[in-house]
Order: sequence, then structure tokens, then C-alpha cells
Amino acid sequence: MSSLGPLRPSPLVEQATNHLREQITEGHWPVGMRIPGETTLARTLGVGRSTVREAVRTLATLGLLRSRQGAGVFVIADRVTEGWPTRLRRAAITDVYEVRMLIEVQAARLAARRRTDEDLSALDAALTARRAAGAGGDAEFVDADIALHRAVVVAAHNPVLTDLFGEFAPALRQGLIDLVELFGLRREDPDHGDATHDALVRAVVAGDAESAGRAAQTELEATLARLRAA
Amino acid sequence: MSSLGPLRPSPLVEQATNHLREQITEGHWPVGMRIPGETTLARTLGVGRSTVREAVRTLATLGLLRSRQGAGVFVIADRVTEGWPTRLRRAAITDVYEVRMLIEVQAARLAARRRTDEDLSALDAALTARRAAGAGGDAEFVDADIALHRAVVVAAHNPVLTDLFGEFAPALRQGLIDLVELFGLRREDPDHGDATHDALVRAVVAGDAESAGRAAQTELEATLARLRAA
DNA sequence: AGAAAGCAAGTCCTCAGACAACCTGACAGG
DNA sequence: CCTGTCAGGTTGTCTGAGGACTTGCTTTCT
Repeated sequence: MSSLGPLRPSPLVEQATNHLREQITEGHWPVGMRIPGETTLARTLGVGRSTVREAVRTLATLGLLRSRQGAGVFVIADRVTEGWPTRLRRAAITDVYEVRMLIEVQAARLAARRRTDEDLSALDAALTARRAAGAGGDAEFVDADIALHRAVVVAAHNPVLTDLFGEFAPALRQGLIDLVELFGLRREDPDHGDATHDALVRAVVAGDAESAGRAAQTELEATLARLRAA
Repeated sequence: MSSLGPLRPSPLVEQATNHLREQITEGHWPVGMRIPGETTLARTLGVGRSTVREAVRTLATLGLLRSRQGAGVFVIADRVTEGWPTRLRRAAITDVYEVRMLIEVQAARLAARRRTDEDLSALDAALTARRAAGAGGDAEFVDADIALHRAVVVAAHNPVLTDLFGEFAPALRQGLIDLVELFGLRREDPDHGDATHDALVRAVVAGDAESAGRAAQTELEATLARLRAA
């Protein structure tokens, strides 16, 4: 089992993939350009056409290339973006929260216009759960709070928006738990912000987009102000 | 014979990929199992062997499969954490654009309150460039358009927001180019929407958050309506 | 001359067959 | 038990062919 040295040079497809990826990342093939055809690439790379095809498919799966039948293969990106978890962890919590706010304010407006009956019961359940979690631990309470906000976003019925909120949720959770622990907000506010959340849910239920947006805005701005003060 | 039948609902490789992915995600092929051979799969799926190979390569790139020469293809994971480029490519363009809109409307409001002198000159340059690109190609024009919108987002001075817009930009670019080419929007509107963009920039320059938000909203809603009509 | 219809070249998509490289398990001999 | 050999099956790669689609040019008509 000596895996020492390049016993196997490495699969040809991998070599071809790396070669093509280099052309893109090094800037020789700018975004938008049509790359040479399969037969040309096969000849210049010294491999077969199917090998080129599998290499192209790999880069297409990674989001660098896009092939259109009859037209050719085009460069649609020149780098694979790093993940959001790391970016959000590096960013300032106030910036994260500000973006969360502007997302959710508009989400609330959409939710008021599109919520279904299932959404209504889900919102009701989440509101009740949040109220109940007021007696629990900090983490538990924050989770219930986020679950309620997620229910609002889900009611907007936009998969991209739901995914986006899911991306922010972990960073929000940590930041909010820190905030709650640091300021002991729940002791100084025995209501736990229940009134504002209730107003938000009622506006969504009523289908009043304007009120829903305002309710979300005031609620989130209050928390954002507390974050800035920290 | 069948002239009007489902000539090609979607590329065969894509169908094969989805079929294989289902077997994995539905649990029929547990992690660690060796899946049937290429020739067998080709026969059961009713496609050629190269088609199966490209499907397998796609799932291997996504981290679900791993093929070892001489041994077979093995399942190494049953779910994939998709990056945003992939998710946005798969999502409906209208959903993507709707999220883009709700981001940018609020970004315009923030920009009106926070723009610096550098932002103002950048906005001015971007607007001029967009105007000039009206005479160029479709891709060139879309790029100039996106650059202007990016300048507005940058003026909001929130790194997370800027990154988020950058995440959406590639998907937007593709969708907008398709839209422009499909409908020939630029011929039917010789102004290229210059007036609305000018209004947006002037509101940001003037520091009028309300007007900036409204300008962005009307401009983006018009395009969104065109997308929905497609 | 300008616009519309049609043609032809180029390109990706798919298939079929073939051979090479490689892994695995069975089997015979020590 | 250990080892070397072998046969069968599998993936890796190449080639040739034809179909489907896009694009630009050409032809034809107004």
C-alpha cells in the first residue's frame, strides 16, 4: 500500500479541470467570455472529448461555467465565494443585525399579503411558545424568539428569503444571547417585548402590510439601538 | 413519429442526476453503499453510459458520491450543504429578484442618510457610465446597470450588505441579460430607464431617505413585473 | 434599400463500442 | 496459515457518429 509519489499521475479529468479553472481564476478567460469548443480543448489539452466534457461539468457544478447547447460554454464567475458563516462571524454584530432588520421589515410586508391559513396557525403557535419560553433560560428564550421571526419570514413564501434568514439565524442567535445576558434585558422588561411581537403577528394576520412593516421596524430598531449602545 | 411529444423536457444528464440524488436523499442508497455499476445504471435509466458518468461526476463534485477505479461508486454523504451560488442558480429568477428588491430598497434609504463625498462622485460616475453603455451590447449595459446599483448599496456603508449584494450579482446578471435579450427591452425603451435611475441617485445625493426608497422601489418593481410576465 | 425567411456552419448533447487500468475475491500451492 | 496467481467486474479514457440547438450569413421578397 505504498501511496508514495505520483504512482498515478492523477486522473486526466482532474488535470483538465485544474487547467480550465486556472484559465478562469488567472483572468485569461474573463467572465462572460465563451471558451473554446470541446474538440479544440481536447486537442490542446491532449485528452479525449468526454474527458473535457466531465471537466466542464465539474466547473459548471461549482458555478464557474455555464454551457448552452448550440451556443457554447461561457464563464459566469471567476471565483468560488467563501461561506457566509465565516463572513458573518467576522462582521460586526450591528451590521449583521441591520441587514437582518431590512430583510425582515420587507418580509413582514410580504407576509401580510401572502400568508395562508397554515401560516396563521404557525404564527399563533410560535407566539404562544415565545410567551411560554419567557420563563425558561436565555438560550431557550432567544430560540423561541427567532422561531417566531422565522415564521413571519416563512409566511412571505419566498424560498430565497427563507434560506437567507436561515443563513443569518446562527449569527443572530449568538449575538442576541450575548445581549440578553449582558444587559439582563428580561429582568428589566418583564413583558419580554411580548406586546410588540403580538402587534406584529396581528398585523400579518390582518393582512395589513403597512402596519406589519412598521411593527417589525419598531421592534427591531429597539433591539438594534440596544446593540449599538453596547 | 411523435413530433410534438416531450422532445426533451430537460437535459438527460440532469434527469439522471436528479434520479440518483433521490435514491440517496430518500435513503434507498445509504451512506457507505456501493451503487450499481455504470452499465447497469445506464440500462435501468435508459440512457447512455457517458450520460451516467456525467451525472455521477456532478454528484461527486457536490460531495455525495465517490468513485474508485476498479472498485465502484460509493455513497459518502446523503445531503449537501448548498452554497449560495448553487441555490440562486436553482431558484426562480422572480424569487431572487424579489429579495434583491427588498434588500436594495432599504439600502437606498440607508445610503441617503450615510453617503459620503466619495460615494457621491462614485454614484455620478456610475450613472454616467450606465448612460454611455446604452449604446453598447446587452451584457455591457447590464453590467453598467448593476454597477450603479452596487454603488448605491456601497453608499449604505454596511459590509454585510455589500457582500450580500455581491452574492446576488451573478444570478441577477444572468437573469437580466436573458430578460433584455428576450424582450428587446432596450429598443422599446430608448431611454433605458435612465430617468428613474437618475431620480434614485438624486434622492440619495439629496439625503432624502423616503424618496430614495420610493425611487428604488418603483424602478425595481417595474422590472420585477416584466420578469413575472415572462 | 430594408426586412423577413431560409440556409449552413459550428456547437453542445447523447449514444455505442472498444480498450486500458485497476480492484476484489477465489483458488491453488507453499 | 500465508502467498502468489488469476479471472471477472468496474471505472477511466478515447473515438466515431448522429441529433438538437444557436448563430450568423445569405437569399428573397416587399
